[in-house]
Amino acid sequence: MRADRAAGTREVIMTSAERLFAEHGLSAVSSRQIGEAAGQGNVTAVSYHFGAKAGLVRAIMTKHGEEIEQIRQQHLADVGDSHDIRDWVGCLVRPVPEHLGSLGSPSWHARFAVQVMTDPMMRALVTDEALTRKHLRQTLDGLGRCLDALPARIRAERGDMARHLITHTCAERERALAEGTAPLHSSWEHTADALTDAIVGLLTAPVTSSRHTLDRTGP
Amino acid sequence: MRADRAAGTREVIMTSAERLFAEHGLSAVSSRQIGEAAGQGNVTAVSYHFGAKAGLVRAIMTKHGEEIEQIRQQHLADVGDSHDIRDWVGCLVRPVPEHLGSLGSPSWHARFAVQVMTDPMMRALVTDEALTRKHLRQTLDGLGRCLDALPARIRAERGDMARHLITHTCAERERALAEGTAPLHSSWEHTADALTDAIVGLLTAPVTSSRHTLDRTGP
DNA sequence: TCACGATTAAGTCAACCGATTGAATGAGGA
DNA sequence: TCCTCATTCAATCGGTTGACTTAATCGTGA
Repeated sequence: MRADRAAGTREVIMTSAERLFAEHGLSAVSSRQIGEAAGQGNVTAVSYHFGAKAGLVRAIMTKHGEEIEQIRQQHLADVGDSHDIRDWVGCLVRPVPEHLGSLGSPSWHARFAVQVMTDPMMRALVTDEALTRKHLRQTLDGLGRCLDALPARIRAERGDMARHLITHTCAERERALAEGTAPLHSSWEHTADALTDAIVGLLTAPVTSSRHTLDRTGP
Repeated sequence: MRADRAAGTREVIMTSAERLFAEHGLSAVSSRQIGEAAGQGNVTAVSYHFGAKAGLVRAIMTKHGEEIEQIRQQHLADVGDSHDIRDWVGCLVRPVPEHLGSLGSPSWHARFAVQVMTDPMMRALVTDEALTRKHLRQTLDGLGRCLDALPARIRAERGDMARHLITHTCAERERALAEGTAPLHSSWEHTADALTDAIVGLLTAPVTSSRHTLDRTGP
């Protein structure tokens, strides 16, 4: 039962921290504030359970990352060996808003994730870990197979763009939901659809060879 | 000459601050550090010239915003009353990487702008100001005219997506340039082309009416 | 039963923060 | 010339932070 108590405390700390981080940014929130918000009169709670702020951030991201991976596994099974890029984009996109929807309202994770991805220090920790996720890699492989006509460099660029789009669009939707300024019909399902449409359009857009490049190599 | 001295000091402070903010995030950098990095042995420099950190951030954003607006004015004149969406997207996109290119290397503004846009506090200050820019509004109007077939809500959503895409893609390109990990052919002109292609694709993507929505309103 | 060890609480410490104050500097106008 | 005042510098204040140390709490296994 000692383990239960510790696990409960870890859980409370992670929840409080996620909210505070989402509201104020990573470096604007001290370990003390987190411990206090988590009901731990102690100032060393975060340090004791997570080592430091970085460990806490990593733990939160890992927890959600695993849940998202689980949802993605379902979508992967549904997609099978489809050659329709829309299926694969859905496999990439939908697990995120679906997970956020499962958190109830208000949720904080999307905004928290943006803070993490934007922090010059934490950024590396998370992007590394994301690429170790098996189902995500399978999804990216399947996506790449639908885009083999695209030059590798363009494909990589647009992949990054899609990643940014998912992260920040979900965060803004979450913020709108929390502030009550979201349109009535706004829902996570709609967000998933809108993102899928947009990213399919983005990835399949024709590549125009630039006037600038031609000018520069010209006579 | 007193004005010159003050203007010079303001300039040095803004440059140092932009770099520090881009490297470490807004709330991770204290006014003291900025003053010190700007060669002002004094801890009061930022407070004296800009009131507080928010004033400093606003001053930096305004300075670059005006320069970007000036470039956009040129593009607006070139575009005229075109009905090609690609022209209007270029008018929206190109001023940003062109301005960043004019700053030389390494530049810090794109990464700084990301930090500002993701700070829960500063965010509002900047987005408000951006919408007061005349040429930006004209660009958005022209863009809207090319997309009148699109439902207003979808148009707004995709506009936000385009904004995120520009901001974060430029920041990542800037980071790659600074770290020397950028592909050889990488240049700001290429970034402008890649962004324009992607955003045109994103904005003109077909809207699929979702299965989810239909299910929910069904029998 | 009882000592052990994991967990939580409480207190301390130097370092740093933003803000304020007052003095030193030096260019510009009377 | 000499006063004025924008600018810079130096010192100080209360408050906060992260790291550290010590003590209290309380399941758990011997």
